[in-house]
Amino acid sequence: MTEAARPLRRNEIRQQNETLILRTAEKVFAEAGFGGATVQLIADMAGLPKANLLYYFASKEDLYRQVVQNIFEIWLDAAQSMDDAPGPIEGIGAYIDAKMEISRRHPDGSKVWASEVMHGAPFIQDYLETTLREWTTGRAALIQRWIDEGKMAPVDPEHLLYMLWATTQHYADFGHQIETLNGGKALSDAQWRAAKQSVKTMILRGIGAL
Amino acid sequence: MTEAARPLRRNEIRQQNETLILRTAEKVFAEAGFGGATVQLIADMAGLPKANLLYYFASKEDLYRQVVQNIFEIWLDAAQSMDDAPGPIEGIGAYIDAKMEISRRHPDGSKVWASEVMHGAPFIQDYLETTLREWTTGRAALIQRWIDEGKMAPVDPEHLLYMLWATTQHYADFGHQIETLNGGKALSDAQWRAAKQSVKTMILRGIGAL
DNA sequence: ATTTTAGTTGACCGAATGGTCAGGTTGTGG
DNA sequence: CCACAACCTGACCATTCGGTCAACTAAAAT
Repeated sequence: MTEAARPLRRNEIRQQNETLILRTAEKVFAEAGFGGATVQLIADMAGLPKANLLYYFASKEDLYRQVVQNIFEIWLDAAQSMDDAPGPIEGIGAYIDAKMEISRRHPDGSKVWASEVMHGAPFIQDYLETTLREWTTGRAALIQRWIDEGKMAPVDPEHLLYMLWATTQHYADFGHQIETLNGGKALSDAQWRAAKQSVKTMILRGIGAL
Repeated sequence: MTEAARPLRRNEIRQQNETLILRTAEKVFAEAGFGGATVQLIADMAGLPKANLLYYFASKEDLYRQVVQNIFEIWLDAAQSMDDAPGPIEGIGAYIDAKMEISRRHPDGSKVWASEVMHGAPFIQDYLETTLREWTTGRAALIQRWIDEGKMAPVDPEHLLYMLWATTQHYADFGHQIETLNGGKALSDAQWRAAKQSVKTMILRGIGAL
């Protein structure tokens, strides 16, 4: 903290402040929603004057949009873990692992995304209609192929995807509820492992892959 | 609409306005979140002056609290469907049906509840710590009994409950996403039946009850 | 060394916010 | 018919909102 105040180079300053603001904004948006968050609060939490924040981001909406975009990219990265797997045990197993890890490491981003979709996706409707739609139909086809090859039971691929999304994201979006039911304490490492294992076992058995 | 303007009795007026406001508020809170919703907008949507709304409800927070309480009661009612069932197929099957029906009939309430929990349950933390906690431990014990009786596989009851909540509520909370992926159209009756069937089949098989 | 560009910020703005209140209207019990 | 209580609402208020701007400092290019 009390570091020798080495003079910062220009692009260092820019990048440093932008990531600081983005990280802080993610947390505030997650805690209060878009409407409930205020630029002033984000600025205070980041330790910057409001005017400085608005120097880097043109508006509250601009900042919010970038936060959502960030989490969506993380989300899409995890999605790749399902590809080039020989079958559902590896593919869906890896996908569950990846999504559970996101819920653990990026709970705020997950909440922001959930909040955005829940309120009708006013800012990212185009993402849903293009990228997400293509991804979904592609993976549904992959699952259907596994079914045709007799590697799993004939379930509706879309509802399976919904179940995967719902269950894994629940650990982030409803993390506060889970924590409360856990005696007010966040899940421990062992509990996270158990959660992953439970989810994987139930779902993989549910689709007849075990 | 153009009804003979029969003079309304006092308690009729009160009850009529209160339910109108509560229903409208539920929708607005679901669409915008607590922070994003404004008393003015709720009043406009209900066709009442803002001051009149604040005559019936002392504050925005008071109104919000009652909306949350309403959905929580509906939620608890559905929970009873799991009791006095001979085994998991009937008990959990009925619970899934009930929760899916809530997602379909009360999507706004479900969203308000989700939003509240996601933002750290600032208004209903006590519910989580008392009523919800008791309900959860009770049902976990019931599930454990079924396991001990050999009626289902030995899964962690709490994670099963989370999966039930997550999956069923997903159809309400992420209804917009599902609708978008469904070509922009809401799920039809047949699609809702198929959804229920998919969820029940996957989960009941997942816990070794089928 | 000087000009130019990027970063910083206190002061300010119009609009909107949640909430109040005084004074009105309208059912209702006596 | 009257008086009381419940219902209604336009006008108003202090505060906060997102956003602008002019003046300033500091780094980088010439």
